[in-house]
Amino acid sequence: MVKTALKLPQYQLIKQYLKHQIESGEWPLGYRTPSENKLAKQFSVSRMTARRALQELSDQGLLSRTAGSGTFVARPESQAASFEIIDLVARAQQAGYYSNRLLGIETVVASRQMAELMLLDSKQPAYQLTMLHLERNRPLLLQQLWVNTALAPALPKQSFNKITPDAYLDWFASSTSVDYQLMAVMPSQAQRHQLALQDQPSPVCMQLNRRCWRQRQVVSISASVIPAAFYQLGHHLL
Amino acid sequence: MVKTALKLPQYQLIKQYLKHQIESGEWPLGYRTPSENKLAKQFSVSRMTARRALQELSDQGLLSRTAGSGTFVARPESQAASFEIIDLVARAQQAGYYSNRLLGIETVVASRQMAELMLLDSKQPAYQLTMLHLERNRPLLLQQLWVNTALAPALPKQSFNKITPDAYLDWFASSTSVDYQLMAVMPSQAQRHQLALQDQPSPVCMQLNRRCWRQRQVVSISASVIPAAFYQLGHHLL
DNA sequence: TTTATTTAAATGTATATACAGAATAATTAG
DNA sequence: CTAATTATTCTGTATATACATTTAAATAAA
Repeated sequence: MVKTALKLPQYQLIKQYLKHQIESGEWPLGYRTPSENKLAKQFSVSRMTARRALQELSDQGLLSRTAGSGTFVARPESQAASFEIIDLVARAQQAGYYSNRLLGIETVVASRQMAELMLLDSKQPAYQLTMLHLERNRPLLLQQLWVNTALAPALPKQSFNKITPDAYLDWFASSTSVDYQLMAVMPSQAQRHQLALQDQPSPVCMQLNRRCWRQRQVVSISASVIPAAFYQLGHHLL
Repeated sequence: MVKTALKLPQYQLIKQYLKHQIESGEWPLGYRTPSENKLAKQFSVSRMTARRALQELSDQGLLSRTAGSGTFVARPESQAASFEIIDLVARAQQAGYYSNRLLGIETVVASRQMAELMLLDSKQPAYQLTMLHLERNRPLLLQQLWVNTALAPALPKQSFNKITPDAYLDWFASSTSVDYQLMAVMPSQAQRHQLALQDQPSPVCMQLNRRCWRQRQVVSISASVIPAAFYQLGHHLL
């Protein structure tokens, strides 16, 4: 049986054309593209269809549009100039070689700095969890987690053999927005020990901080220390 | 004179409404939003206008749509789960405290690995530049740059007092796409010396690799080593 | 020549309509 | 009761049209 040719929408065809002109260098940076009306005539479609192609490439950052003036080829930086955050735990779980060890769980009075970050009143308690995540029984990352007691009071009663604290919180008090911060750090002696990095030539780590919000409240704050070898952002290269 | 109230487009109003329902938690994750037709009636607009609001929030990652089924509130991760790459040099230049020192420039035969990355034939030469970028006369980052001789033959004749090699290349052979890679590294003894990190408690660095393409050719490869203190991705926090 | 004014072109917003395709709900036949 | 069919709902694509707003170019007035 012959494979039926999938019918591509017309605005996709126009997008392909525009994209090719840009990526081939035919239209250099700052080049003024045909207007909506001209594109419409050129491809025998309505103006709104041609507009959609231009608009989507503009949203994507390849083009830049200004009313009255026209549409222009934009700087290419904006395309690839961002990194997606990788969830190593989720990836390990998907691969099926995931396990974890709960190294500690206690109710602590938040420090002044931590209380500020979690928008807690001073002297208010928080659950503090220390968790080691493993892949193929080798340490993957060391996570320190502070949880708002008011939003997940039953957390200490939970067992985290199969489900992670993060997954539990996501189910119990799913966040409406998330802050991230990423930096390079040198792990402490204790962290190096827990991550089995003593014999490694370079114990350098990435630290990924995360703050989960639910409406105007902070659900949790997480600080994960990850050996540099396991965490590189971006594609292929070196 | 009284400030005239700026007229907000109707699709923006609907977007605000939808956004509020999501961010306030009124509509939890997975909640099915009103359909295009229902929203249109609710706000007394055409279906296409209501559609635009839903579509843009979907593109933004707040909503998820499937034909035949409906529109649903999506996981919030996708919103903030990416980092914009920061250009420290551009930032320093803008602040007006930028300077640099060209530590070395030579024509070398690319190593096997480098030739592969730059898509060069073996034994083909490349310009290799080593450059220290400074802010307020203090080392900001150490950059190693390899440039395709075929695409910028006059590069060695250029002086880089005011203009950086990157800016020169951008002007001379502006790239059509860019690859990035980011990781944590421990700088070598020599790099530590050049970056004045000997007396720092933690000499940990970020390394940002970049490959610039022009059509199907590689213009340049850059490897920048940046002291961790100067390079944190994300917002506020810790 | 310089400065206003007008005009044209381009994008932005909005509507009404039509039909296709996908997913689900309701109905019907076995 | 189960399975197949039908109908409905909802999103996706596409057109034609209208008018608003912004920008730039052409024209007219000083």
